[in-house]
Amino acid sequence: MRPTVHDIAAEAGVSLATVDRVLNGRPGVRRQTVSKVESAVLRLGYVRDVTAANLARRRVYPLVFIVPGGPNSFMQNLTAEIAAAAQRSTAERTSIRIETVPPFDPAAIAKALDAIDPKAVSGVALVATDTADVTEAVDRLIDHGVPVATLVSDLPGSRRTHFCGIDNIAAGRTAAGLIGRFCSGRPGTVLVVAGSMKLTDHAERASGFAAVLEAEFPELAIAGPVETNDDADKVRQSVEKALATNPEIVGIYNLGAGNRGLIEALSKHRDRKLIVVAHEVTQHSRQALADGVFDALINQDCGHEVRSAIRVLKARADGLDLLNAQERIRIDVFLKDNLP
Amino acid sequence: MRPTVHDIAAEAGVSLATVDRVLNGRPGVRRQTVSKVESAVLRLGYVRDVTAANLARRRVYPLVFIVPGGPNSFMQNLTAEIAAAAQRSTAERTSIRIETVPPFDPAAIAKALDAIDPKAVSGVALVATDTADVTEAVDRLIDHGVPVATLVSDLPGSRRTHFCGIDNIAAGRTAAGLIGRFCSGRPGTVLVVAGSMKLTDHAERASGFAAVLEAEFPELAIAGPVETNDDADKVRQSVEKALATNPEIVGIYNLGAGNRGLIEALSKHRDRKLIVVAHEVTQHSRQALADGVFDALINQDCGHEVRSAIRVLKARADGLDLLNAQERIRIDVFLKDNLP
DNA sequence: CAATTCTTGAGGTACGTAAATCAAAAATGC
DNA sequence: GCATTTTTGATTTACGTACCTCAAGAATTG
Repeated sequence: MRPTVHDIAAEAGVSLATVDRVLNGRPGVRRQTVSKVESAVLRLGYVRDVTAANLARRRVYPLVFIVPGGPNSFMQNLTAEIAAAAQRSTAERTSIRIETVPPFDPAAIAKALDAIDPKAVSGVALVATDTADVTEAVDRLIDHGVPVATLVSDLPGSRRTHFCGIDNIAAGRTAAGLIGRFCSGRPGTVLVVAGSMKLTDHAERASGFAAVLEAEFPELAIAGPVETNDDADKVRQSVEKALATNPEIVGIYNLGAGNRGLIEALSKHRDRKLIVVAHEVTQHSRQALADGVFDALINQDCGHEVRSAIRVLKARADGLDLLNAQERIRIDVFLKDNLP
Repeated sequence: MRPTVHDIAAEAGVSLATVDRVLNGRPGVRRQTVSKVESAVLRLGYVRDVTAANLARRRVYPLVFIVPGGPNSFMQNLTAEIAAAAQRSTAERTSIRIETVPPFDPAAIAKALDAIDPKAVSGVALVATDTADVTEAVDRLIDHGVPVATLVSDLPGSRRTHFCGIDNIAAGRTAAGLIGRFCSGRPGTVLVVAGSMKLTDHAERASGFAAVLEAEFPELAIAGPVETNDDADKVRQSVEKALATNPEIVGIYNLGAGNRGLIEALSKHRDRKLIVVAHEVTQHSRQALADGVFDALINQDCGHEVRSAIRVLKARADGLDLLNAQERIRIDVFLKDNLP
């Protein structure tokens, strides 16, 4: 049987109340006594029963999720997953508030972060833009003791607790490997389409992509990245323009959203046999893959990301460490053949 | 606040003891009273607090994992993950026993299953061979009320509770898509190497692979599958023989283990520019991918599989339903460019 | 050395559920 | 209508921890 607080008290030769004071960092215990208890904890290998503790504490974890609104299917999907997690909130002792902010609006994110009462919340998750105001607002929350997780797109300059998302450099490298091999030696140019290089995930994908393409496929040049703010119309226009003016283009890597626009642009150029790799399985992109318009899709499971964020924030709120392997978000690679 | 048993008692106009009898299926309650309680549960939306219940019950979950021994790196890795989970057992209220059986020995698996005392165990996970004796032994356990999860390789003819593993048909299809595209139109034959077609995972990969290759890449024929019992030496011999006698071979799909043997065989044929896809990232296969000997690796995260099995078995032991999306085991596709 | 502050012990209640006991009430059989 | 069985209620203890109060003891200050 695992040891309890009672065993610790007996082992340390102190009372239950003292053990409690030490374990919960309450004041009024001498240094000596603290170390007596701590060594008893080590000797017996005591670990607090978190479920019992939470029961006694009537612990709930109020969490805030800050996500961009707008027509982006992926973000809508993400929001739906957060809402689904909120539905399960009773069983998980969480109470989740979703805050939607305008897309590509760093000031709005910073404002939403600053509006959070650190005392009323046990964790915050956000889809960040990599800008100074957001970074500072995140660090302010961290300073107030609130764990903050970045979701989907990281904030490397900040002191955020954890990043819940895929390895975007690896994603870009994967895209390059696939496009490079699918082009099978044919020389030409690959057009890179991005939402915004202010998004860390987009910037990382672009850099991973460029690194592999340069190193492994010197016959392929890169055009872009063109920035579209994840707007489907802008994606369509950019791609149409590039295809019209640059006959060298043999492939396209859309590392951002707006696949609908990409598909529309491609519909007029089916004869060019372009190799196309994009991100995220949505209604449109799935169809494009099935139709052979896209050659591969790189996907992240936002349900997993949301659940991971919740686990991470809860663990950090309790000061526990987590099982890193479990929190690694995997990259799905879909070809038309293995679409689920 | 979520309702408690006390609220149910008040709502139904019965005592706490009666509520307890109903909720835990204890006898001595009239039909009428049962339904009074049940409707109160529905009205208030009561859900049992599992953590409190487990605390009160002093519940532990004794689990048995049956895995094949032998030199197979993947299985060793799997065993290590189970052992790691066993280390965390106190926090998860599990008590895990690992039982190693000789590889490719259905009778040994069946014997291990039959040796399990259904009353002393709350769940069993096993890496199954798809044979009648194992299927029957699994069904016997199910009949005794013990949840059984298949790990890595499924047992479709049985009444097993859950399969914790990847979609192996999709894995085979992915391999075919990659090999087909990487061959870029060049006609020839793809050699398929398997461990044993008695393993459902191997059989499913082979069938998924064949389906896509036939439908999408008619220029590629299939040789095999040759069965090697996952023995590296046998893999080496089979591949060497095939390469020596069949000049048409342009690609190899090793859907089983024994990558070391495959690598040895390939080392003598680096000039043939074969497209090679294999399964599982291990020390050897990772090196082969980095060296360009392999072109892609399809991987399953056995840590995730083990953790999923534990969640599933615990949930079933408590009669809870689980979050299916969370239990989907993803397929990792690794190129040399995105090796973690 | 007295007054004060700091430290510790003892004990209780609570969280939501499980499980048990025993007595009282209700239903049933004859 | 009485004896018998079945059903129900009331109450208690427990799980492991948190958190509170009160009093007593120890250490520190002037």
